Amino acid sequence: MNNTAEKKTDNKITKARKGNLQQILSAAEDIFAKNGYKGTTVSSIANAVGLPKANVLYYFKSKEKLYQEVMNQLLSLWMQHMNEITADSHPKDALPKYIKNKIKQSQNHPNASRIFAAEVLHGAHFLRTSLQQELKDQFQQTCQVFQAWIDKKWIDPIHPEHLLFMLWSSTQAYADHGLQISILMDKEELTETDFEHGITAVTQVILKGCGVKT
Amino acid sequence: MNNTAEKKTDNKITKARKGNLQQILSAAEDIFAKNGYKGTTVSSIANAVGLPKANVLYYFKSKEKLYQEVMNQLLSLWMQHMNEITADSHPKDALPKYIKNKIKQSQNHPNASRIFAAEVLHGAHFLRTSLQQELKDQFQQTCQVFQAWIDKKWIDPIHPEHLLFMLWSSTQAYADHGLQISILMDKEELTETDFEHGITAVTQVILKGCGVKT
DNA sequence: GTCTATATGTCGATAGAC
DNA sequence: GTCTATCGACATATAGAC
Repeated sequence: MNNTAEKKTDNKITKARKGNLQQILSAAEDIFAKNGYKGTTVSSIANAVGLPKANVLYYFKSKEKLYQEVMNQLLSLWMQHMNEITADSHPKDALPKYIKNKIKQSQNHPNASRIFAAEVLHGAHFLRTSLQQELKDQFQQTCQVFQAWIDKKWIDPIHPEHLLFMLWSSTQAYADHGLQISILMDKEELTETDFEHGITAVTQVILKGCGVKT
Repeated sequence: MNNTAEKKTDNKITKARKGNLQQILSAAEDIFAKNGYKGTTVSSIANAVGLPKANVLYYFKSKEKLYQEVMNQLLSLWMQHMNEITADSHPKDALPKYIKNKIKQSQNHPNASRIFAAEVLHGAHFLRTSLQQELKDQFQQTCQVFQAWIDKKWIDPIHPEHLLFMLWSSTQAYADHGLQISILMDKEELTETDFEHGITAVTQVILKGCGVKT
């Protein structure tokens, strides 16, 4: 968000800058998601927005900085649905809502999930700090909610951590394994209906599997 | 003495070759799994087995060929548990067994799962053919078994494809997201007990969630 | 078969004209 | 701020001595 010397709220230059900045970030997001960090070249990003690569490296000092910036933009998006599972919510409402939102996000914004999945696969080099802070807080908080539900006998006793892993993996699969799924189902792309069926199936199994009284 | 062609069952040279071949493949598996295809250098593999990189490229003509070979070795391992779900098996036996085997595989052989996860994330460039053939056959066969179970009222009506995706993602997560999980659970590595708890939780939710009579 | 040295190409990053 | 030209590092792959 900041650069060499950006202090005043001047907006003649800022407008052009912001336009380019956002275009670059958007293209970078797509290409990083598709090819991974090492598999992405700065010039391919530059080509995608019709600029010479020196220009891209002028805005963001390095490839690594650009990558970090992309991840920062995506992190909040990636985590936003978890805090809908609150202590006072009831599993029969909160769980279906979470599953639906998370799968819809896999449908509409697969880049976030894919970039983080690749990060995690390869050691979370650039993401470790965030994982250890924001995400861990959210994680522990959500586990406590699950434990509270168990204590109130709203759901069966299930190891809260593993229940949450199950929720994550089975909803994120629609982004991370989307290509695999579409190949196996013999179609170019998953349709709206496929995602709806996914939501139905996951919700059905999780709700009944947790013993939620409906 | 001999040349590139290898026809006879001579085993003075063959033994050395096989030893090196297997060592290289094994090291390549680890490094590809950790760093991805683009993130892996031939010389890092060569270093891991104490050979000059020219030697590695002598055995396998190119980095890409070596990668393909590694994937071929892992493919059967990756798929081997799916054909335990057969038409005459009962879900109350077959599902727990599958879940247990798949999570144990994530524990003992995470490389296979990780390499394929990265492949799939980045477009399955090298894996497309296999996905479209062997894996798709297995996939469709297993879906038919699920449908048969539904028809016999052994499990609730659930879209078979999505049930299978759920099984895959929630068991593979223990390899693909293993690092993330261990960070969130505040430990260097997942313990035997963690995997046991994972097996318990997933089995419990899936069995009850599918309405399997026990 | 094995290893050293090198050819060839690509990428990230910078220098410097405009 | 923007672009062209180029540098330097490193990666794959090969040539050729042993």
